[in-house]
Amino acid sequence: MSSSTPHTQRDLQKARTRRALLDAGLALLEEQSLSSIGLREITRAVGISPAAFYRHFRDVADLGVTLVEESLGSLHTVIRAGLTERSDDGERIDHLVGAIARFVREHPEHIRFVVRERHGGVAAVRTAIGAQLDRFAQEVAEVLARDEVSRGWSPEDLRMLGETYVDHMVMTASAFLEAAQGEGPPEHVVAGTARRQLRLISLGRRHWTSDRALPAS
Amino acid sequence: MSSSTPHTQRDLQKARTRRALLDAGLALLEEQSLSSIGLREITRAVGISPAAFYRHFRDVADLGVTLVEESLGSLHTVIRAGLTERSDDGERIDHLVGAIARFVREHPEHIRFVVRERHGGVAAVRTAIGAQLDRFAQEVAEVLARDEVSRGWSPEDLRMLGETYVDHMVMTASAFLEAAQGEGPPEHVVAGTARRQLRLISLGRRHWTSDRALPAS
DNA sequence: TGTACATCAGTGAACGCGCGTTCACTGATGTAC
DNA sequence: TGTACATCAGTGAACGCGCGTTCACTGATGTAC
Repeated sequence: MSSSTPHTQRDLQKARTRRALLDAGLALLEEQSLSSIGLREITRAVGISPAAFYRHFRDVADLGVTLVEESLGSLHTVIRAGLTERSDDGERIDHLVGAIARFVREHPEHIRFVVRERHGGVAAVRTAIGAQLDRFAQEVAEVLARDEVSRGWSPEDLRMLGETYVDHMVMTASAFLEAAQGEGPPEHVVAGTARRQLRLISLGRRHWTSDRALPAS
Repeated sequence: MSSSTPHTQRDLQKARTRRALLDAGLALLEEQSLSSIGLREITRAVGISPAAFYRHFRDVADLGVTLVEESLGSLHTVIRAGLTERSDDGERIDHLVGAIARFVREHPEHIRFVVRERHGGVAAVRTAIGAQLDRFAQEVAEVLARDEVSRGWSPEDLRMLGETYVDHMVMTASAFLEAAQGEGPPEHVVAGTARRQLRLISLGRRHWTSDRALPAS
């Protein structure tokens, strides 16, 4: 009853505290990884007693899994938007790279979290992220399958293409994030590389032939 | 004097303990991330007192930076070997994917470490890994520049291509590792996807034109 | 070869500290009548 | 509307524990003569 839509003041207050815990956790992840964040560290940031944490989550890993849904949910929106985009190849690439850059500027903590914990030390979180990115790849593959260029592509080929796009998006987002904190190449270089890579993929896609082993020539 | 080649029994014993600490650290990283590994945890695994740790490393992050050099050093060997490979495109791809699979089978801990800490919670380690992968990308770019297909490519285009190959290699190695521990798709599927992706890149490369904005057609 | 002194990797005890978890509790909010 | 009871998010004290770091030390190994 208290989980979905809060109807009483009590439920509302509980939801607020829960939000504060999630936000504090996400904020702490900017400078360390999930497995090294302490429960007391989170409650201290929120301003409640350590014991109160257990009213909301079983442990820190549990909070982490919730953060996965939130972070990738927001990324999902960008993907959907990017997929429905209708224009010629060059423009589509520019728009996509721009959308990623904007997303990173607006939700840096979400990208940081996903990239850091995708291969991190907490198994439950790793699994949750992997499952979501898989779903994204499948979704992208399904949309790309509708293009004329995809005529004759095998399901495996399409699946590969979807994965390639999703992986590229995550990598690019990560590079933009590093640029924003001055750790890697500057934003315009990251954008340039991302556009070149998308062009490379696009060209490969256009000249694809589904038969794996071509007759000896 | 004691750091490079040990000449006395004392130096030899010290080198052995140091090795044991590095190995123990790497082994512990299989199930957690660097920032959550304890100094006492490592010395316990080796069988020495916690205080002895300080005879070899300043702290756990320092040990981590040393592990970066070792892990990526061993990967560097594979890259060099893959680059000098001379044969037609299809065979080259098969050989490269096979080499990555073999490397992961032989050094799973190295790949685990690099992938997990590449975006992990310890800044010094992150920086060290990033710098090494950058060097790899540059090296790959330089070798690829010598191919006939690369005629007319701008330095930025070549650099992008090098990065793409290195990133793909790390991603593929990571996927093989997950396959080995039954976390993701099985090995033959990972290999299939990796080959398809390399073919996609290869096709894109063959049809590349350096001019970014083509005249309106 | 033998002796006297120097080096230094590893010891073990001690320290102060913050951790995760438990528990009985409080008091504001919600509900039934 | 008013009253009596139930609920339950958050409290604060307590616990046992393992942590990183320091220190004076030991005793095997190395060096100088």
